[in-house]
Amino acid sequence: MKSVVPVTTTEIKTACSQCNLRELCLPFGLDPREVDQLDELVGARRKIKRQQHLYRSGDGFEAIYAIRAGSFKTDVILEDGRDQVTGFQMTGEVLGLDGISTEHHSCNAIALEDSEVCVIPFSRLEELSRQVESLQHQFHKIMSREIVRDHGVMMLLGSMRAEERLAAFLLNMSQRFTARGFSPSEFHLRMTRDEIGSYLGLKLETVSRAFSRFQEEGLVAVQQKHIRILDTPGLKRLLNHHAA
Amino acid sequence: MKSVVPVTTTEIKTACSQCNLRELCLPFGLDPREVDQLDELVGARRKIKRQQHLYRSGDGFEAIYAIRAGSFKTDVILEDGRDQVTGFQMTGEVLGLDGISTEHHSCNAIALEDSEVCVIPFSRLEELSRQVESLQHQFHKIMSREIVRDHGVMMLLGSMRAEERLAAFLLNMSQRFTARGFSPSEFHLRMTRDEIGSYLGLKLETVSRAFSRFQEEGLVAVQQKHIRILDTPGLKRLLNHHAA
DNA sequence: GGAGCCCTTTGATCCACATCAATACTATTC
DNA sequence: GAATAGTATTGATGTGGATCAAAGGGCTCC
Repeated sequence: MKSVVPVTTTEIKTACSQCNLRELCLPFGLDPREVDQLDELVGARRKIKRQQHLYRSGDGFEAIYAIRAGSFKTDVILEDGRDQVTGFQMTGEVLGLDGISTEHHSCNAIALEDSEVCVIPFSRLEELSRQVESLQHQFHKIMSREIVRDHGVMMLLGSMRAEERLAAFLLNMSQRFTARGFSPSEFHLRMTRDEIGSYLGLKLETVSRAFSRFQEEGLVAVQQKHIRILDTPGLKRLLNHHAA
Repeated sequence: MKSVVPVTTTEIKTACSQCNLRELCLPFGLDPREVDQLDELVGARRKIKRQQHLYRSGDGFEAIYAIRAGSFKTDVILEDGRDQVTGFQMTGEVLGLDGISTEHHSCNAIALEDSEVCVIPFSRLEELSRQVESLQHQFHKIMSREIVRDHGVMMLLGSMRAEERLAAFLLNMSQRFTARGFSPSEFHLRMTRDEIGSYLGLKLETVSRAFSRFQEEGLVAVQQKHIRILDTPGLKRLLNHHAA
């Protein structure tokens, strides 16, 4: 749509108040005036190219990041080189919360595709959330949600077999795509089999075999990174009826 | 000890300002006047007998809990009965953060021994932390620390072998006992082999065998739940030099 | 302080996933 | 549009920890 309105319009268009992710993100539950206050705080945006780091383990912590476009993975690396993907993040989700505790980041955040984040200086966020109760509460909910999510991953890693883990992963992805207005049953994974494996505590070959098995059983149609879920109840059954 | 002093004295003795756990807990970093404000907020204390629940998954969320005495485990239970211990908590640590996100708890908290917690009504904590910057910041650090800890557990569950997991667990316990003024090398575990196994994603037999192996190799002296660490560097070596 | 029960240890066997290996597919890059 | 590197699939074999089993030890609770 061509427009003769001044440049400021473009800026407003990328502000929280105009962002279509605001129900998933930090502005959730804020009234319009409060969202405007948040807008002032969210200054810079930062573009991150595929495979580049948003931050690295050990980096000083000054800001958290809301994903505006694209997606990321976070991972932890041990001295001996072993690494573990701790999460995949999509638009509207917040990155960097790990840095609050020590003033330094404790994991790496890497873009899975060309992405863009909103930089939210943390001390200013704390300042504003002392004034805006709804912002404070939403921020606490976001942190708590991360803790609950992590517990789910622990359950997955500690008690589930390979196919259950992959089923849980696919259902989780489906649910998150749905929340963003995409198809629940058809989507494109941005991460490799190796990265999925690292997240699920499996080797990439095991992930690949599980995908093949799901395909044989008519649960999903897999074409590389393109996934079509054919039998959601079937996947859910895999999770609940533990056939051990 | 019989006493003729008024009841209030006893109450003050158990207040944050008088609590020897205050450097580990919520009052950390607060000046004396601010700690007094926190004292007013922390009203009730609650005694929990061994094996009893502090809260259950599904319970409504109204408060977080600081452990004054004793210890707890938290676990998540799946519909099919499988469960996973997500953490062990000691004095000065905070329980219940999982409840913020949905207003309902998403895990169970169970006392490993007769214990006592300080009940911190959450809405009042949010209110006070809007006024007291240092309290706000300390609370955020505590939540962030939980997230970082969870990432460590994911690394453990996803990438380590049985003996590495147990070594990491023992070193972590040692460090936490040390922070509480106890011996770094000699302590009493409050949880069973089964609970350790659940936390580490292992069966109790595997935990038992790993303990026996550590004993044979002179790394620790194990007598049921009483542990004496004989070779801390040896345990650390087990972690870093991944002999796969 | 004794009975009963839960917890722990240890051994034998099994199996799910890792590892090793080769091939095929896809996407980039020039 | 051919060359190349990264990614994915599939097969054969190995192994760490699970499972099954049995006995011993130490708490807890009357």
